[in-house]
Amino acid sequence: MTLNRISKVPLYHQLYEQLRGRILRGDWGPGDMLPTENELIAAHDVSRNTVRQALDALLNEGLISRQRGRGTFVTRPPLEANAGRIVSFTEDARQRGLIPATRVLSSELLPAPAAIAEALGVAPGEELAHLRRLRLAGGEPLSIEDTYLLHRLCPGILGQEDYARSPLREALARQGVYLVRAHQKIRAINAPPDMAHLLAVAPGAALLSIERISSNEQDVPVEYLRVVYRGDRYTLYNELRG
Amino acid sequence: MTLNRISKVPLYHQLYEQLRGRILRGDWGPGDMLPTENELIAAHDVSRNTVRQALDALLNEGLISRQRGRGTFVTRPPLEANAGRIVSFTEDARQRGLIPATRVLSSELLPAPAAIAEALGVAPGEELAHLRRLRLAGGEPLSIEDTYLLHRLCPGILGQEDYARSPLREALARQGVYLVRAHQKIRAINAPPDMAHLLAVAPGAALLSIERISSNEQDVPVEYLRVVYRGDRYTLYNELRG
DNA sequence: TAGTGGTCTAGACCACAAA
DNA sequence: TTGTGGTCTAGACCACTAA
Repeated sequence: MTLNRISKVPLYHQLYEQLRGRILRGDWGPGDMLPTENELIAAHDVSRNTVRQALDALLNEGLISRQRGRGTFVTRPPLEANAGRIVSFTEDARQRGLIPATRVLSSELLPAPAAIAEALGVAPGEELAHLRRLRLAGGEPLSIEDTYLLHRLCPGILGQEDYARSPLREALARQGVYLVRAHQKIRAINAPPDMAHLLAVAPGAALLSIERISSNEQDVPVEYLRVVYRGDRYTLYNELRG
Repeated sequence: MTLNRISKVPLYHQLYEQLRGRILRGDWGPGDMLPTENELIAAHDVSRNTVRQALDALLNEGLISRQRGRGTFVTRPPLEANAGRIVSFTEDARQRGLIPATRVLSSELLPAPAAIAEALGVAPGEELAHLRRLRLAGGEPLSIEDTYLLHRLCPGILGQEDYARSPLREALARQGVYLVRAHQKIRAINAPPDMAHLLAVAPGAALLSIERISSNEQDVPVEYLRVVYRGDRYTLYNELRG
């Protein structure tokens, strides 16, 4: 309940996690008022800046809203924790209450095609690691994922793991590659015959197509991802601000 | 160039706007280093907290990245200003370089259908203002928008304007209704015949469907919006963090 | 009027990167 | 070693809400 002042984890982050936990567990329901800033200062013996830094993070995540003169309140729908975050397929599926599974369709090194090279901002022909996976949820096909990684930043990534079982993300982290920012394009397309076959839908069925470029902490694009989801089985959630 | 200390606009916000402007104008290009915090403190004669508050906003927007020990840098692609923001159709189309146009298909008051009532968190039968519009860009149909508003929060909204010409958003603002937060669900669907006809595509063509619920400053859901876009003419942009 | 969050100051020590 | 951003403190005054 109290903060650990010896830990390397910043105080404001510990406080953020405690408050976040209590909101998500439902200790405070939607519309409830949180302790005032002064109460939090007294309860945890920290400065107001530290308290506000923790609250800023919650505000940013959409979990609370602040109203001058009134107080700080839990927002109406306790929002999906993953909105606006990069989430792995496995994590995503579990949050949706589905049992995830993966089939690796292919795995190879190849020189970057022009379009992908441009998206990643590298020279055409630069060596990429390519992984193609079919994702299933509850035993039924859900999506096809094509991942292209800058191979010089994660050498030997393909041989290291069975990516049907262990997340690619973790293997990258072990090589010191953390994907912290991404931008993506979302489209609706009609399924071409080959994809339709893999996804077990009729040719022409609507698919949600996402192209994502992810960058590491130094802001260098590392991964190009193309996913197509069955339109009848997948919905994307998203938050906006005015 | 200097900050206005008499203005009601907070110093950190003035500083944020100045820096943002210089980034978007290209004074600093992608990868360039911004002035250090100490330089900004000296240049504008403000405290470090104020500088950091301005930089936090830019970080939040994805325009800069900070690296301890190195400095603060403009991120690679100066990202779309609208990503993650609620943008009006008109604004959106203009940013994409298209000439927007609108045709009002219908405009009425009606009791809330069960599904929409639930989405808005009101009793079924509560009076809603419904506006159905066809949006065109460059003369070609692009999307169909169905807007449902809680009528008691914006009485008489339908009679006030010609919503083929003036933005609904502005009319709402004049009634003191500001939509500051929203969440949406994004799907891919096959066009049913009626929509296909309005959008001038073949029945079954892939459409991007968005359902959005927007809330005011008090976190009360005010608007339910359903838009379907032609898949071949519309791409959604989106930013994520790790 | 009392209490809330919004803004701002002027310090401090730290971890990390680069020279 | 120097300079960067990361964290933290202890104050202050303000605008707004609600009683």
